Amino acid sequence: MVTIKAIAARCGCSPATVSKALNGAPDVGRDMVKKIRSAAAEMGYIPNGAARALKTARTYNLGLLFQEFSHSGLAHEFFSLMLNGFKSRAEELGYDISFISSHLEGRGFSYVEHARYRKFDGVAVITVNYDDPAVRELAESDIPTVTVDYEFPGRGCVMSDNDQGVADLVQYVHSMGHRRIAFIHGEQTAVTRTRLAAFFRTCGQLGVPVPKGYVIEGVYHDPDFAAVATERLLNMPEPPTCILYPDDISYMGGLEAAERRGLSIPEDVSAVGYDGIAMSQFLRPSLTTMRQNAPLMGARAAEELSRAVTEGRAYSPERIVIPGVLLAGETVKRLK
Amino acid sequence: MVTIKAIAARCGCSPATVSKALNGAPDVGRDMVKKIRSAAAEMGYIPNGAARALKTARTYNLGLLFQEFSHSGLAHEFFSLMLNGFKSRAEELGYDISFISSHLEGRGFSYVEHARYRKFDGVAVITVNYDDPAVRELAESDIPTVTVDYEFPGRGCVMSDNDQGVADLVQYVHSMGHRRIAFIHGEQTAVTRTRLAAFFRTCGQLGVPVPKGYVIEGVYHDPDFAAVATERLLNMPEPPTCILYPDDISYMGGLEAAERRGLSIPEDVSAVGYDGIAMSQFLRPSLTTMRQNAPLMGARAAEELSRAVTEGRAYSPERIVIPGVLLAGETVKRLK
DNA sequence: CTCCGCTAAGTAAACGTTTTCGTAAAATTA
DNA sequence: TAATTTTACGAAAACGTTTACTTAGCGGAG
Repeated sequence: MVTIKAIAARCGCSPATVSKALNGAPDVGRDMVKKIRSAAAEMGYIPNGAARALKTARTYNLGLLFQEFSHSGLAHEFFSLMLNGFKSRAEELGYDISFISSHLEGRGFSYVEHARYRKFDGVAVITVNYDDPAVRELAESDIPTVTVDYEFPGRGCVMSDNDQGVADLVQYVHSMGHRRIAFIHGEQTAVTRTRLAAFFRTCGQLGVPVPKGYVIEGVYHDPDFAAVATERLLNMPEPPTCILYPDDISYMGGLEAAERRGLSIPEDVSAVGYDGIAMSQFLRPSLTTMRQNAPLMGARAAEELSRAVTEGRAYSPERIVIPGVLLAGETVKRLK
Repeated sequence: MVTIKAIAARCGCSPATVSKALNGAPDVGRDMVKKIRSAAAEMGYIPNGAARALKTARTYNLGLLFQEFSHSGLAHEFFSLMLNGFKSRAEELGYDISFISSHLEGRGFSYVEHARYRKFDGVAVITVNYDDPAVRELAESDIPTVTVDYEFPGRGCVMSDNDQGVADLVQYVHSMGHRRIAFIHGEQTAVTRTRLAAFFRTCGQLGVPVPKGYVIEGVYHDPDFAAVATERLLNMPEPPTCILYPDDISYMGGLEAAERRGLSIPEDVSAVGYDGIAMSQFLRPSLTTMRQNAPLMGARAAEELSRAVTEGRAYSPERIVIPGVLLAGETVKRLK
């Protein structure tokens, strides 16, 4: 392996000078710099990241805690896109990204311990499970941290505008003439709570009543559950004319349930999803849904984290809210 | 930060002994080990990965070259699932994983340079673009490498059984009575070539002629292109009774095109996809397709790479082939 | 002619580990 | 008892950088 020392020998100078030349320090002569730079290039010098990290306590490596979303893991398009956005932007900013796990080298490590072991410059937490003590411990440590869709006091975060998203959806459905609107929502998480609140508030503002049984607690990304819940809604004496699903995948279960009982969407019952995954627009009828701007969320998270890292003590955390966009498909019928 | 030296001071022994005790070296006394271990735990000692890496030239860090698949990036379910499988298994085996990019700390780095800088123990290459010289350079370097869906001489690899996959699909379609089978395939890649060969071979074996124009070179994951290609096929004087699409997403474009001209699937024309993404089974009609076992592919890649890393010179590369499973949906009509 | 300040370089310590080699004491053997 | 092996530990170098501090040389100011 070619080291700084080898270059020094070749150039007849000291390792210190080589280091300085390579890092653009001001106190080394013009021609010496040139000589060293070209020698380094010729010899195929590649700095040793470990040595650098050891000495400088900077790694240019960002940790990413990417926790499984129930069963679907990384496969959920929303998370994949976010990861992609984060990765691209972080790389542009000069950082590597590594996943944080809880086992390393055999030993069982907590997330924070892992992050310290690797000396990550900062950490991004992208998960739904903010109640996990291990996650909290990480987010509340002294390591620069950015979270997505959850806010920790004094830390930066990127939020999808779930509040506005649900409000827009409800308003749209209302504007199409619907007055009996049901809401199947996902497990209790911060996101879910925000959406629920927005649902009730908007219905209230519009004067739309929310009958008992119209709001059902479900589970994200589970078409089977959505099917069951849909059954329940359609069996009511006064069934809803439109059902809001927790996400686009769940909608598929609802669709199935409706068709099983001979109803079709949107003629007999309307429906809307959430997320706006690519597939939603290829369906027939195409799905009315709220597209979350996942790539942008990831990118902004990377930027905020980079800021947290470089600004150090001077860093003042920001709460970044990313709006979604309503994709008006064909699953909501206009009622006269 | 609590170091080995601090523990040594506390335990009245030398740093060497602490290191040995913590790493389970045989030459340190029972009680000394106990004393050191508990001191380390109490003081919240966390080893310094950089120092370790510097000294031992092992990082327990695996590089992952995950190149964008055309526009869809990580968002493609097949790749996401594979990544997920790789990540999980690699973590179980005690490795961290980091993405390899081509810019780091500002400087423009090639993939190999990047891998060397980070001193990855090994590298997994998951991409489609094996013609990229930078990718080849990495795969042909002296760093332990495993590739997916492409084989480099003398290196381990994990292949999806595209040959058998296409053969199964064609045989199935044939068994349903189809004799006019068209094939829209993706861009020229190793995978595509394998699939093409399997298509021609199987048709030959079954005595199914492949008329001029029945095989169309297209593009992966582009429903619009698939729609155009479908038009072209359906406009032929003797149109196919069944169309094979390069993937499930492309199928959606074909479906659209068929419906636009008043044809329905499978009544008027049959279709099959490839990949078996989750959504394919929620569609109505549900899609007949070949499910690739992406999670397993990822996991096996991790295992093979781990083997390459730990066995060193003794490592003998394996070519691992993962079969897919045919999902017989409703998009292929039985012809009498 | 002396002193000062500047530039361009070098010296050496330090970052936190691991590991080779050495050695003193204890245990074993003859 | 003397010789030998075993056991438990320590000293110190090394991994490849960075960086604070020195220093040699040189030009210019007083």
